[in-house]
Amino acid sequence: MSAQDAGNGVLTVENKEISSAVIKRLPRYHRYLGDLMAQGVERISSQELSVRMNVTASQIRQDLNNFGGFGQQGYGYNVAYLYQEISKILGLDHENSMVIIGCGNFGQALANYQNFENRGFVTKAIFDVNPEKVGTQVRGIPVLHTDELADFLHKNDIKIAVLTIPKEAAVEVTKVLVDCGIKAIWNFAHLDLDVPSDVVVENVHLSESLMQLSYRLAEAANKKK
Amino acid sequence: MSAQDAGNGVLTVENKEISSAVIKRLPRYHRYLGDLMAQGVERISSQELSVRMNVTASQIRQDLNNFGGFGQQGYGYNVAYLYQEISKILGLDHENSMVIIGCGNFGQALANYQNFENRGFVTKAIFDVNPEKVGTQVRGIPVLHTDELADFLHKNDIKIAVLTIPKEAAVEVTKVLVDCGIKAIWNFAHLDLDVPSDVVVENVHLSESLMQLSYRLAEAANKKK
DNA sequence: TAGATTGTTAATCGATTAACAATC
DNA sequence: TAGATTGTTAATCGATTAACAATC
Repeated sequence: MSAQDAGNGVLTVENKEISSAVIKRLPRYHRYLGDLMAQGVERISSQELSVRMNVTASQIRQDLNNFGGFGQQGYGYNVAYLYQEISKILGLDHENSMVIIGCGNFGQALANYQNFENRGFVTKAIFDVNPEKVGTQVRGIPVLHTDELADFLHKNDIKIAVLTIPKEAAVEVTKVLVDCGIKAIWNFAHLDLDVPSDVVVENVHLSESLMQLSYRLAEAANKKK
Repeated sequence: MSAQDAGNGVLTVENKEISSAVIKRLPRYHRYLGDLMAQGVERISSQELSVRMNVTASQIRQDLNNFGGFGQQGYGYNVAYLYQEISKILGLDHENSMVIIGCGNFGQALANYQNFENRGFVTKAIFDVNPEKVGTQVRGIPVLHTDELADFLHKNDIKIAVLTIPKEAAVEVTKVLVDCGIKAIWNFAHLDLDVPSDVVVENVHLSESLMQLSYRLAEAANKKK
């Protein structure tokens, strides 16, 4: 099948929807390749990588070939090159400006977390309705009143909105975000957002993650009996 | 196929491994059923639920029947009963005591988050190596030195350890946890933990979640062109 | 009883793994 | 060149959806 340049420097295969199973694995490849680079490893075969990552070599080659041929027969993959290409695919080659809505425990924790910035995810402002928080700063990032959200979004080029507010407030804020043209929402609120099809939502439902752990713990205990 | 009582009051189907795809969906069923209860809905058919949850009715029935027949032909499912049964399956019918290791941004945010307690996830202590934090409290939960972790685990019946420390420290702490008999780890550190097969690990890799969002945002932008 | 809806089997679809020709 | 390893097609496996008999 022919591969073509989509205009952003990333090779994408024509007319082929990438499955979400593949997308979920990309950041993990990125992480392992970053570690390999830090270790000074220059090249790696799908076989070697499969052992480290505990997946099949076949899956690695299949996954990568969704985006183009990054390897070389008889050689394997150049670690730095592959890392760079996956970075591009993941959109880490440009800044992704963010706003955080909700300056509670998680909103503050995310704002304080330096690592996102290293990957180009830069928080420009935090929004909250609490008058005691409005006007303060978190790691130099201003906390504004949620009433100013629409105005701020119109005046600034924001790519990603992070929702760390109670679910009751999330519906209303989501409407504002969509109206202001936000196309990506990182949702920590415990509800499924209703958005137009051109808006992508990535959910982080911590309590659901914890329940899965609890299930598997209980299941393992039952097996023993 | 015959269903039998595994001794914990939860009906489980014999000799059948539940797929992780099913397990991931359980907390969402639980959430929707909780919402329905709050709305005063007494019964619901798989068809009605499928519309609300945006999945197929077939999938709902298949998923539930992994654990037993909770419905009734011609009637549907009793919301309160099904909610209760799924709660049991998820291990929410008993307390799950936790320790949080790492009193940084996320450790504190998780400790401050009241909601986990409502589901039986009770944090008994937080551990950190920072002498300025040791001896303080977060929402009444004591912060102890990580050196005391093994001793604390021996003296208290802790079910779940939450890892919110940098990855460099995570390997060593994980060894201590495993040695002390911890069987469930909720891992926020950016590495894949190496644990015995009887220890379950649930990963929350926030930066990987954010990268998936970034990918999908970039992909949607490419499509438009 | 008749209608509704489950529990469950069968069919379909998609994702993973295996195999191997192409090629560096 | 010969050996290694990719890119890619084919085979397998598992998960989802459809269909319907069982039954409340």
